[in-house]
Parts: sequence; structure tokens; C-alpha cells
Amino acid sequence: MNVKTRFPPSPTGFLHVGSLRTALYNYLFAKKHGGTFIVRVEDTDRERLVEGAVESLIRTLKTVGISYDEGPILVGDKLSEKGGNGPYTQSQRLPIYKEHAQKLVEQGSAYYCFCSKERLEELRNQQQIAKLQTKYDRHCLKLDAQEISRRLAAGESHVIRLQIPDGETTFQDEIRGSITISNSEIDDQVLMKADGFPTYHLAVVVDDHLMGVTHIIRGEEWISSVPKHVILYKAFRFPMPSFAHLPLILNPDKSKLSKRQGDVAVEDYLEKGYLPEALVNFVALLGFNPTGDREIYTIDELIEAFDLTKVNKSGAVFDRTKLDWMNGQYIRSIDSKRLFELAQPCFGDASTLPDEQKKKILGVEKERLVTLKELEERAKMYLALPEYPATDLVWKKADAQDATLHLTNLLKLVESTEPAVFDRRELIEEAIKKYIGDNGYQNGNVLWPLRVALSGQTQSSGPFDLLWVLGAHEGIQRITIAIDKLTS
RNA sequence: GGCCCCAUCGUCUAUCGGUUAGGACACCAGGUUUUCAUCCUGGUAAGGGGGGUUCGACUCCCCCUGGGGUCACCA
Repeated sequence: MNVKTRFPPSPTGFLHVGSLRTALYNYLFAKKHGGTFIVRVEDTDRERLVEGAVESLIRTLKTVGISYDEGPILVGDKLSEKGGNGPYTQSQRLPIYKEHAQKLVEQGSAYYCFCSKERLEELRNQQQIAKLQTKYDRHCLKLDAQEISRRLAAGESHVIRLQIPDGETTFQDEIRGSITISNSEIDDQVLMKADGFPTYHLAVVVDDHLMGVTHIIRGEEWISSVPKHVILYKAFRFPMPSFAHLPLILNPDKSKLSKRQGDVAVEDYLEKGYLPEALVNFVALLGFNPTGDREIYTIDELIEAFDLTKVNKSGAVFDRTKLDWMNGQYIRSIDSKRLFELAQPCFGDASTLPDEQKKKILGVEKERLVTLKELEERAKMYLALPEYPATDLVWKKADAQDATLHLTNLLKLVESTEPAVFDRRELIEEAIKKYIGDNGYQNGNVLWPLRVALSGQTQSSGPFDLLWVLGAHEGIQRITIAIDKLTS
């Protein structure tokens, strides 16, 4: 069978990390089986629409490395689409839904309902007070054909409801196995809303079928509405797709991951300096692990390893600490060109520095970065020497006199060294270590004051790195300042 | 509350009847080191409870408990 999966976001805001994982799993599954992956915009709720959400979604999927074969695309700033099963935006498919809903009414699987929202609300209230199941009472099912056509002709506001048959519905979930739900649990679901738009349930079934979707992989919160979809598939005589419901991603308190308890938008994490690669890797392992003894996977390795039957059943807490660790791993191991590209917006004040120097800063500082955003703070000292007290220059096992001696000698050493040496980190190190070795000094006596003189900080990267990034000229200046501090 | 889903270290997980229950994050202790960080070594830490099935259950079945999801003209 030719596998086809889909990711159907509704353009109501930013991409949720849970949605990122859903999109990712759909993508991985399709690629693993040589199938196709499509993106479809589910914008049937006109009230929750957010302008620009589709564009932002397309961009985010791209930066995160999830590509699709069919769906909406951006040509320049213009929205367009690719694929032969479009349109891929539900608001552009209204006639299709109307026709399908109509067909259901004709064959007696669905019916018109003229009940007002007020009546529905009143009904619900009464049922709640009586502690009954809140369910539509099928008031309009009793209407005769004549009355229906009269009210329709009069232009009365109405919806179309699916008539849920008696009995129960059983379906196979690829992750959870067989699930049975009694049809009595299900309300006569609205299929077409009064505004002429379909509800999710109608649109998703019609589109998935028309677009040839074979595997529906989505969040666990959808399990309880699968019977509605199964009933629709049967009513339309559409072949049944496979269902797989993913475990939820959880807040630390185990509730469904939500705003309020932290960031949930992929854009937030990207903005904070998490690498797309790390985020994808991390989120992929929330609910799925091919072996149990490996943590780092590229997206292609994930495709290779992906197996729907190995996806967990229970929810997974989104553990920010582990994401931090993984992000650090990526920062340290990723290709330096790619890292520089990603870090470009994170230099802050130091962004005015030449690229060559910024690359050096990144190379030196990446050892202690958790997120790229932290670079902004760390890079400042390369731009300007921070204020610091003279006492910081003194190593714990030495005194000010000793520090002054070494800094004075080092100053001479730097001044008399070929400028070309400062282009090579290892040559700088060699020269200073020679000074230490030849005189039988201890590393700390020499390196501590040098490092503090260069960084203005008691905690920083090493003196060789600093001298390399700063260059001879700036190095001389900073050492001179240090000597002044000690001797004044 | 009805219905549905779920249940291994604090967290993410491995185990598909027989293991000293493994790995990772975090944490703690060492080591490397001029500081911080990185890195390396080691350690603490888990099968919710009760019944079965079986020679033998973390693993299979049932009940309880606990957690979660869902009950819209939202997706």
C-alpha cells in the first residue's frame, strides 16, 4: 500500500510543540515507508482564525526541517500550494463539504436541525441539573419533509447533524490496539454549521478520503471522537484508514502541556536559542525510543529508526532540563558553519564585530552555552573590557606582586611576538607555556592573572582563547590596564 | 460524574515470562584543569496495591487505586 499521512493544523496561532511532534511522526512514518506527507490547513473555525498563522506555520516547518509533498507553500511572501489534491485549505473547499453533507441527508444518515443556540444551551443546562448526559434530544429529527423544505426556503438558520446509529463502534488503533466505544456516548454531531462551514469531523473525513490519506496519526485527545469518524466513513462507504493516537505531551504536573506552565510554541524555543535540530531530536524521543541507550539522532536517522508500534502509550512530561542538555550537545557538535548561521541573530552588541571575530567568539564560547541566546551576554566582554577590581587579578595561591611580575613579563612577551602568531591559537599557547616552563613557574601564577586581565572576569574561557579572539593589540591594552590597576 | 486511555528511578525510556531491572537527563562524589564550562570515572534512585495464570512474573488476565483525555454550530 502506498502510505500517505497528513498534518492538519488550524491556523489559530503558533506551532505547539505537541503539534510539532505530531507533524514529525507523520513525516517520519511517511518517509520510512516511502510514502507521501501532506499539510492541510483546517480553518473552518472563522472565529479563532489568526492572521499570518499559515505563513508562520510554513516557515516554522521549514526551519525545523520537516518537508511535505503536498500542501500550502510560500512563494516569496505569497501563499500558494503544491500537489494534485488541492485546494489544501478547507475554507476553499466549501462546495465539497456541502455536497457530501447533502448526500448524507438524502440517504438518511444526517438531518437538518433548526434549533437555536439558546434552546441547545437551555437543554444542556437542564440535563446538567438532572445529572443526565448532555446530548442533543433529536428535536429536529421528528420534523417532516414539508416543514423542512418550508423552513429551508424561508432561509431559516440551520445546521446538519449526523444521526448516530444505535450500537457500538470498534476500531483498531495502531498504538493501543482495539478500542470500543458505545454509540450512545456520542452526540448527534453537527456536520455543517449555520455559517455554511463544516465542522472538523465532516471536513477531516471528507478531506482525508479525497486526498488519499491512509494513516491518521494524531494526538490522544482525539480518541473519543474516532467513532464519529468511523460512522462517517461507513456512511460514505469510504475505505477505512488506519488510526494511531499518540500519547500526550505533559506539563510537569502531568496535565496536558499548556501555556501558563511554560512555553509551548516552537517559535518560542527557537527564539530562545534552541537549535531546530535539538528541538526535533528532543521532541521525537518524547514517546518513542528505538533502543533505549541512545539519545542523539539526526532527522534522517529518525526516519530510519521510526516504528509506529514502538510509540509509547503513556504521556510524556516535557522536561526542559533534558532539552537544555541536548541543546548543549548540539551546540558543541554541530557543523561550525551551520552553528554560525544559527547564532547570527544572537550576538547582541557584539554583532557589529567582523564575522571572522564572531566566528572565533562562537568557537570559544560554545563550550559553555546552553542556548544560543546566552551568547548575547557572553560576547559583551570581547567588545569592551568589563569593570573589575584589582584584587580579582590575584590568584588564590599568590599575591599582587607576583601577579604584577607575570603580567609585566607577559606584556613584553606579547609585544615582542610576531603578530602572525596571534592568528594561531596553538602558537599563542606554546609561547606562553614556554615562558612558564622555562622559568619553572606554576600555571596558576601566570594564567590566572592573564585570564582575568583579558576578560575582566573571574570566570571565563581560557587566556589562550581570549588572546586569540582579542588579538595582540587589544591584548596589550588590557594587560596594561591590569598592570595599572595593580600598581596604582 | 459518564465514557475512553494510561501506569518501570524525580524526568525521558529499555525490557516483548527466567536480567545483579539497562541507558540518558537531573542530583551527589571523585578526576582532568588557572577559573567557569566541557570532558572522564563512580554513586544515590524504579516495576502503585490486591488477586489469579505459571515451575517462574515488571512482563499475561481480573479488580482496586492513581493519573490523564473527552463529553461545543473549537480544532
